[in-house]
Amino acid sequence: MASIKDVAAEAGVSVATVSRALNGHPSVSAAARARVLAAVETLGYRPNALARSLRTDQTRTLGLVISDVMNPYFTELARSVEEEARALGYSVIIGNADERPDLQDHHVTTLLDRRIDGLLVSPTDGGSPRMLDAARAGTPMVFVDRWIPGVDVPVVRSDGRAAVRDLVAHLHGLGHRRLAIIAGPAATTTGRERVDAFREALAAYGLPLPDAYIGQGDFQAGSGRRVTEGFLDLPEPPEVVFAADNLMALGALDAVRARGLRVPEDIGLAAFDDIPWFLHTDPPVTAIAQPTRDLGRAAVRALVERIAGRAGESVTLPARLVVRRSCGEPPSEQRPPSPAQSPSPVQRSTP
Amino acid sequence: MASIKDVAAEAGVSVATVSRALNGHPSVSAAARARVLAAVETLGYRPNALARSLRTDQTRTLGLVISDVMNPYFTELARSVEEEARALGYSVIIGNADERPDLQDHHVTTLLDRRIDGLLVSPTDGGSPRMLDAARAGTPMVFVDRWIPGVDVPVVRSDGRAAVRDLVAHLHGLGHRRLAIIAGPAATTTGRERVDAFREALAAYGLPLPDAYIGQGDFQAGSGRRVTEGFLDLPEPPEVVFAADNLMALGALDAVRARGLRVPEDIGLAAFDDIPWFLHTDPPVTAIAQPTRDLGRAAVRALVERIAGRAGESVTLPARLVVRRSCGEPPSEQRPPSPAQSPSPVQRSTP
DNA sequence: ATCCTCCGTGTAATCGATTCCACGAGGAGG
DNA sequence: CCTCCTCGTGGAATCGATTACACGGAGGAT
Repeated sequence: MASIKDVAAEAGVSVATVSRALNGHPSVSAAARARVLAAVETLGYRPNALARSLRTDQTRTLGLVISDVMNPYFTELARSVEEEARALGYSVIIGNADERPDLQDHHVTTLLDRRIDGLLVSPTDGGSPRMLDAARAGTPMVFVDRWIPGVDVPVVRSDGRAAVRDLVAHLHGLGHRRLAIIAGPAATTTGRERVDAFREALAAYGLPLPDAYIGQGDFQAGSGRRVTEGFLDLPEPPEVVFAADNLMALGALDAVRARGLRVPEDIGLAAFDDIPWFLHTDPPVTAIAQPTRDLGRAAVRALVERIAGRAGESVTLPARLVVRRSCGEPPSEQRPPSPAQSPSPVQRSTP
Repeated sequence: MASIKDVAAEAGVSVATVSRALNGHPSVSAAARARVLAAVETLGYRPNALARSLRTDQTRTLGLVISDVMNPYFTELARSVEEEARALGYSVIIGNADERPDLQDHHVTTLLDRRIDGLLVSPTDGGSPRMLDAARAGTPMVFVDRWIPGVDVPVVRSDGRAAVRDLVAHLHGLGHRRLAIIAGPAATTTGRERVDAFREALAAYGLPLPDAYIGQGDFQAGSGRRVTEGFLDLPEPPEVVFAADNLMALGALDAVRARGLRVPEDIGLAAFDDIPWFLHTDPPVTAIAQPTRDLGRAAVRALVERIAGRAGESVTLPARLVVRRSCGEPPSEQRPPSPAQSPSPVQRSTP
């Protein structure tokens, strides 16, 4: 592969001139520039990004470590991150942690070894030591979706509290009283938060959330299935199951079907994270939608700010309830009643 | 960030000794090695991958350019590629072409600029010039899923011919005669092949494939919707629509619903590429499943062979039909009848 | 005792870029 | 005509690793 020396030789100038010509430096004569460009063309020269990065100490690359690529929510997030980064002149290297702390650590390490300019993380657990070291050492970093408390890193996420309140109002309005949740891992912020929000919303209606109605999942389909089976085995099974992510909702749907039961007649189902497929399941699933595209964009912008040495602010965007048929009763045009304050806008979707 | 010089100073040895100690070179005394390791520990030293790659001329990184991340098929492919690569000591950088030739070219270029050791591509179109140049110039390269004819690069893909025959047999057995297809872009091999296989299979039953029953799609949901609307507007609409990928099937489902029609009573639906969600749609979708994990693995192995300077062989794995309810009649235990030769094994899945 | 071999180590070249500094030519100003 | 700037350019240092080569000392063979 042709190097800058070859180009210099071909153009009859020094490597310094080639470099200057290619980087738009002003003090290069038009003649020299033209000869360089011609040489580049005939040799098919492309600058070696490794050498350039080594010298300039910047890679114009962002690392993104997500919890699970197979989860459509994260796929969409990754896509929007890459889009925004590209618009800003950055590349993105994606690491898939598969909800495994060891893999998360592996990817953080390789990304850091590559000297990426900044790191976007959706932490799987309390945080890999490598990651915390990097954060302390001043590596530009931003948390997306999930975060680690007590670490001084901007967080870009969406707040589901209002949407969860809307969901509970919707369920209560349909006459449901026994509501259960499939929780995410307690090690993740989203895992804890969604349970808390659910519990609070229930409390506003004077509804309890007994321990038996809190199933411990891990954000994967398999756990959704197992937890739901447990719910169905209860002497008094819940009327509605709320899954804290879309994969567990899928598992729940599996479990319900395997028993020959129907949604929503026999048991209702709702999910956190809305995905295109939920429109086409049987029945369409009521879900809480995050503004995923906006989250990705905001995260990249915050990170690039940090890279530029500026603050890079945390961003919290609201999630919203999308009512479909999986909790009973086809959606009507009236809004669900609310306990005290008026609910945030609810989008209704017709399948 | 600490460099090898700092480690050398801290350990009281030369950089050469540090390098040797860290790379397991035999001729380093135990004492020196211990001092180096201690220095590495106290400084939190990590080798700079850029510098190492620049010197050794290998990045231990593979590039993967896929046509569309939001397509679960490609997501799963990416996941298995990364897994196998990691097992073999390689990292993977994913580029998402979004079915756009310009984006494909962009990613190929950035990956090549980074001096990746090898490139895995699922070409969006006839092939970006940069990619063809690289192939000719000897960059180790392997095509996955789709390929470009006439380029001397191994191809790892799955053959859907037998499965498409099984599908047509299944449909014929159900009494369907008017069968339509939503084709992929003619620029892609998979786009053409699936139509050809479908036409051949129909011919075996003496069924025609009129032009009106061939809708031109682009592997995205939107096109599936548009094409299906066209089919439904026909004076004599097809009895079954076969979508050449899962996203277009989703669009088809949309279009059918929007008309207030039901699947499979009013119109049947089948798809190429099976994905977990197809089990949970209304109704579950009959699909042709590719051995995605195996494809990813085989592709990485072939590429690594090429990188090692060996041949790296092409691999073709069979796809198989998974019968569900979207074409009518709940699956029974008997196999669909076949025209001439016996069909390949058909998996039946109970929702 | 002498010579040779081998082992552990250090010095320095190298990979491909960027960039500081010096230098020569040419034009402007005195 | 001399001096001083400016402009375009080249030489060489530099980034952080790997590795060829040289070298000194220990130990074995003769």
